[in-house]
Amino acid sequence: MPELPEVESARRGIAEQLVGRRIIGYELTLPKLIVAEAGLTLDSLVGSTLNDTQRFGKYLLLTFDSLSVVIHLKLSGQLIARGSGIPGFAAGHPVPAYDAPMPHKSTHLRFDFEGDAHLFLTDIRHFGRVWLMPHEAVPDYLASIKLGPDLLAPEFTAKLVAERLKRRPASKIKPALLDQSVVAGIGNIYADESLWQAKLHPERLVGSLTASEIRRLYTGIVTTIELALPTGGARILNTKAQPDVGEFPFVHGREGLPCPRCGTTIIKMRVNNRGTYLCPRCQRLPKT
DNA sequence: AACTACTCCTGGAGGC
DNA sequence: TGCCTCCAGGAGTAGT
Repeated sequence: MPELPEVESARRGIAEQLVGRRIIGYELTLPKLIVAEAGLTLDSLVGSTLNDTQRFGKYLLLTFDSLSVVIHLKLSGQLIARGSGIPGFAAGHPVPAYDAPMPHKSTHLRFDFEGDAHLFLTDIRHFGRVWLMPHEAVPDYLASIKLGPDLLAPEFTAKLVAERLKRRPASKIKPALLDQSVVAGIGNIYADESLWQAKLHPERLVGSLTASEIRRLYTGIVTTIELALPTGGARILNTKAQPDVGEFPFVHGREGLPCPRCGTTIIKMRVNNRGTYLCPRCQRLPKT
């Protein structure tokens, strides 16, 4: 679930509260979380100061004196900072709750920073990864993951979206949006939200989209990300809760509830094996 | 080459 | 209550 807004929220929290601090200790309880070439371990970070944070799509890069650390939260990763020396923050997957006691049983890594500040990485499904690498290895690593343009980059324009989508003309639009080499940062929730904003059916073929539909899609993506950023991202909806109509996210997780735009009942279907929510009236598939 | 299906993993929800 | 099944979802990889 952590998509660009959640990762960006984590990055901002780290930038504001942890950059400039030195790591004085750590605890790792899930060894496979760490991916590193032989000889590189978290021990190399102890005594090292965090100097910078960057984000590339859903990847987070933390630059320390000694090493570069790349974090991907995948499906269920969460970053929470606590301690008497900082206000604290929470970002990423909402389980466990952001105010749950830390460490949680699924907390796999804790960094201790000087001045009583702690960063907890919790991941109930164990899919997240933390890569350790020397600074000089970062450019090659970033090149190897082949990310398309970032949604928050200044060059992210309707024209660029049209160009990038041309890479997958025979694909359905939703899987194309989820392809990080087309554009970087969209996941399952915001793909549904962007398509709802643009009034496009997720199974429309990319090659069938008109120029004006692609402009609508671009606007839908930008609108969705701008809605998500201030709150630090979407909340996975509890199916028992009956969220208010008009509350973000508008369609994802809202099967059986009215479309906030037209009142038609939101349906759920599977598109390329991903749970997909849409308004069957706003997002009609043209007759073929 | 381009697209799709499967895999990693666990907790929570729902059925009986 | 408790066991069982299903589902969530990013991205690498295997298959068509």
